[in-house]
Amino acid sequence: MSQGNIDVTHDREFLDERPVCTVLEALNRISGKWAIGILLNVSHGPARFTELERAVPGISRRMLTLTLRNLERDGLISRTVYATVPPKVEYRATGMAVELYDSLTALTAWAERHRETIAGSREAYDREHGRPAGADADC
Amino acid sequence: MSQGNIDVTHDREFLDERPVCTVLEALNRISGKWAIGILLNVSHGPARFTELERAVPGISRRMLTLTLRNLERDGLISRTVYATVPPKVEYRATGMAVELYDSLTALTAWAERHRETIAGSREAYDREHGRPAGADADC
DNA sequence: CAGAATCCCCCATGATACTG
DNA sequence: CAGTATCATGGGGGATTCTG
Repeated sequence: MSQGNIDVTHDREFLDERPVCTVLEALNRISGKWAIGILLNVSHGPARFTELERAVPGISRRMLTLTLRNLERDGLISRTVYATVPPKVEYRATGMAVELYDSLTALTAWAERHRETIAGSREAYDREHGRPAGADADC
Repeated sequence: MSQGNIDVTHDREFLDERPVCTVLEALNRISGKWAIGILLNVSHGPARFTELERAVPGISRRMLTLTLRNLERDGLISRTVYATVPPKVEYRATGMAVELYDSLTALTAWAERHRETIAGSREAYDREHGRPAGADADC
């Protein structure tokens, strides 16, 4: 294209619709405060309920259960029950989840590369403006 | 506790703490229903407020403003005001955001690769269990 | 051990209206 | 055009209790 006269409207606002939706789909099933933490843990090998409870600091039993169920429903983890006493349940990452793990690595790298910059940007922003944006203390 | 075995807990639950937190940091600033949509749009070139409002289907003025402010605060977008009449404001992705865009591509690819599988997994899950997990209709 | 069931609160988001 | 100000809400998430 280029030089022509047909170069209408810096061509934006249309090529997004799909990708946005797809990414959103992806994000939706790894959303919530706990899904990622669980996924990362389970990717290292099978884990039991209580192990995960300890491994994901701050999670409640309720949230662990709910998140686990949703991940299972989406096929990101498998759940194996051993009919023993006391009960034993093992959670494993599926192939899909392992691939996702690899993708998350890119995000991790990005976050680490820019951790400082972002913190600085926030400070600067908060210094000149009040502090209207949401306050963050965790992590 | 464990059966007098020395092979303590297939060594898990520790190597996570950091990565989880880092990824969470990353996810936190691209979280919310709208950040991604805005980021993707802005990554194609500078965009004005109203353009974004049209480009991100379903977003409200309020949410557009809030998300824009937060992204600016984190240094992911820049805001340029032109003292003209009527007012003109341009938003651009920073280098950081562009790098993030690349990372999101991995997620997009993942979502597209497994779209079918996930949908199937959900159907199957909902068929044998009731449908306790959150219902989803969007996208 | 691995959950299920309840109650409750808060914050992100939506709807609506006003303005430099 | 590019916002701000207010009010209302819903569901994500926490605390607690009960069970196979």
